[in-house]
Amino acid sequence: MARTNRSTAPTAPTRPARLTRERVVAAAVDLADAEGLDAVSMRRLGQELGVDPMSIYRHVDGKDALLDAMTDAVVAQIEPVTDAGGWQASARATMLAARATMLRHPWTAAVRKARTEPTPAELRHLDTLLGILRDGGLGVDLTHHAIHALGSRVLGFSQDLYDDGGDATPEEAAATAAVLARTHPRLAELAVAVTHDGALGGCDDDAEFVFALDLVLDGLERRRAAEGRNATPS
Amino acid sequence: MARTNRSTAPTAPTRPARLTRERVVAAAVDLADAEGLDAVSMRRLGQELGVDPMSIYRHVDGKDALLDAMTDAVVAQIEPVTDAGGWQASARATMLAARATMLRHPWTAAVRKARTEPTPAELRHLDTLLGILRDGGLGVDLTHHAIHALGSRVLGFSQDLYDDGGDATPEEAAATAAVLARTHPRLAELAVAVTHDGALGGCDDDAEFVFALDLVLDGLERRRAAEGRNATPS
DNA sequence: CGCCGTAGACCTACACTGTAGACCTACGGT
DNA sequence: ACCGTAGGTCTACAGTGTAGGTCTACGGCG
Repeated sequence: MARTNRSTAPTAPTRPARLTRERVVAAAVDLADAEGLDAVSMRRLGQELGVDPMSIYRHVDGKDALLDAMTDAVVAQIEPVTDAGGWQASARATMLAARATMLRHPWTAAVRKARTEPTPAELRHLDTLLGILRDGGLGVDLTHHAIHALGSRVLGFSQDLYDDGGDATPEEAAATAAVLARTHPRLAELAVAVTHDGALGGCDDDAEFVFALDLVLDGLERRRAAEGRNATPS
Repeated sequence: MARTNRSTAPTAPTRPARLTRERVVAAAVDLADAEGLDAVSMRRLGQELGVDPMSIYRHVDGKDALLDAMTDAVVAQIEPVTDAGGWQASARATMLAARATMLRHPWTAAVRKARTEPTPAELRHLDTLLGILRDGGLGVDLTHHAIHALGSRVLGFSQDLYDDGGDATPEEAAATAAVLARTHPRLAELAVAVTHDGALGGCDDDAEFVFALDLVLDGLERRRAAEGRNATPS
């Protein structure tokens, strides 16, 4: 940004590259992408940057701040959609865009659990989504409810109970189902139905995400229509 | 259980109380309740039990297993409701019961984020809920969708984006809202409406939970009715 | 009655974490 | 030409989970 003098430029050749906040955050994101969040320790990150671990603290104050900066960088990549035709379509597209971004950086979910304060990029994202809902005719209160009902789906997370991947072969699934059948008949029934790749096509996480999303959006639209009739413009 | 001889019983008076898996787990739960999950370290837990930290490993294999056992103990406390009249009412009551239990042990949310495998008590809880849905007339596929759509609400968690407590006085909230107004108008609008304790009565977490819950349940009921018409008995 | 196997409690030590504080160097502005 | 300071380095500390070895005392068996 404020590069004063370019003629001398002795820093560039001698030092590999001056440490920057962006370089630190980018390296941390890359590391988390490549080897998971647990691999991101200060020592390891310093090693990755070819720098003493403590140097990082000159650009980021503490590990928690680093994690915040990491998620912020990821959330900033989301490109919201505001002109999809209808508020439901726009909201849907925006949240699917968020999901696509988050799926490229799965560790963000784990980071977000720990933090409670929103980052700037999250605020920006949330604000545009709120705009979509309000412009779609939802009242302030209903919009507020909507955010709660959508929950972490706003940022593309599918808050599943468990990631029901696992069981590779249908045979294995059948075996576990047989065990379950005695004590947990309903679970067994469902396990069989899911792995039998029936109408659902296995257990498609994307499909489940849009199902739940549309379910909530439809419900909100119905509430909106009802709200219009009661005519309560606060 | 298999107490062989009661006449001698030298263990009871000499040693304060023999270490048991239940005693370990109970102490860990109490500690987490009292001082938060971070306070639960092996050394601290040992201190709490008046025992060497390493002794714990004789009854629980590893910290992760301990955390699992802790959540399992909590989930086991949930008392599901299956006879509330109508599947929606039963499902609602069951999930509210789960929420009530979890609110008494807030740390369970943080523990569950890390783990991916369900514990026995969770399986039992999930199975009874599945029973409610299936007995209510939902098909297997729709039931599966339902679990995904309900997500962690099944266990009483309200997967909120942020816990929007904070801002004590309305004045403070107004101040922050004024700052937000320039860059994030929609957010500011909502912040004002929420803290102004309008029709919502502040931001009642319980109210938001049941709103979202009913929204999903209503949507599922509509899908169920539509499913009945199409008549696809798998 | 005496022995031994073993279960359970204890202790030490290791590899790891985040980070406070001192040091040291080299650049930029006056 | 000088000094202030920003930025990189090093050491050290208080934690963490836990592997491995040691000690003690009980219950079963000859």
